[in-house]
Amino acid sequence: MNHPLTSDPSLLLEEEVYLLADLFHLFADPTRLKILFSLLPKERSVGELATLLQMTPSAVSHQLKLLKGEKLVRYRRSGKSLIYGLADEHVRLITNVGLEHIRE
Amino acid sequence: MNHPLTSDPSLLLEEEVYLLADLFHLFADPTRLKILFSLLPKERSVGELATLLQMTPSAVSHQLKLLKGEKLVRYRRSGKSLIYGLADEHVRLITNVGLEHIRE
DNA sequence: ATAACATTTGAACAAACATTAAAATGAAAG
DNA sequence: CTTTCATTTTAATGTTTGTTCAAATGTTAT
Repeated sequence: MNHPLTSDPSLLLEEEVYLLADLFHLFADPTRLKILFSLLPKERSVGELATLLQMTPSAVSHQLKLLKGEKLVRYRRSGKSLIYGLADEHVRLITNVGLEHIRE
Repeated sequence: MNHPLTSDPSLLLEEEVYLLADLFHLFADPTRLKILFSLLPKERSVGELATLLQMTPSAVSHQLKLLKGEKLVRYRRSGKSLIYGLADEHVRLITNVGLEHIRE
């Protein structure tokens, strides 16, 4: 492939549709949204997230792995803990438009 | 419920997390993204979308129903056809940030 | 080294989901 | 009013997905 999706010059490649779907998929789950919103004000360890969101560390880790895969979060080590944080401002931008939409 | 998700003043209600997830879920599928991108430049009937995207009218209709439910698209009748279009600018805003992210 | 702690991984299962095909609406035109 | 055309709906199917549990990995401190 590699042809524009439509006949007009909106410049969207077929491949990008799948990348976009994968990206937005991360925002399409309450758990992952809670994780992302929890990281909005500050960095947190996996354990902190688990406690805060009332989930098992395993479940949090599984979701963080997905978020990491799409480069929405990054992490660094501090002692025994891994501290996760948002990778860039895109999470804030996307969720802000989303909130604007649902709040109408 | 109805309490803030976190202890800080980021003002996100538990209920909104589910509304947001439902909203972003619409952007998390290649088919729906293609429909949305097809409607970006101009309105189109169900049949036009089906032809353009190589899908059955039924499949298109199923997805339009979901998009309609979250008020991302609106429609009007023209003869025997129903012409669908984007409801507001949120689709453009959200997909633009998404594209920015995947294009890095 | 070994023990304790934090996180990750893998397998398994139930719930959610997109597509299809066929039947059913519903509006418009004759 | 009847036929035709466009769209919607219903039911069924195969796939994807979030969570759990148990085991494994990797790090720190004794």
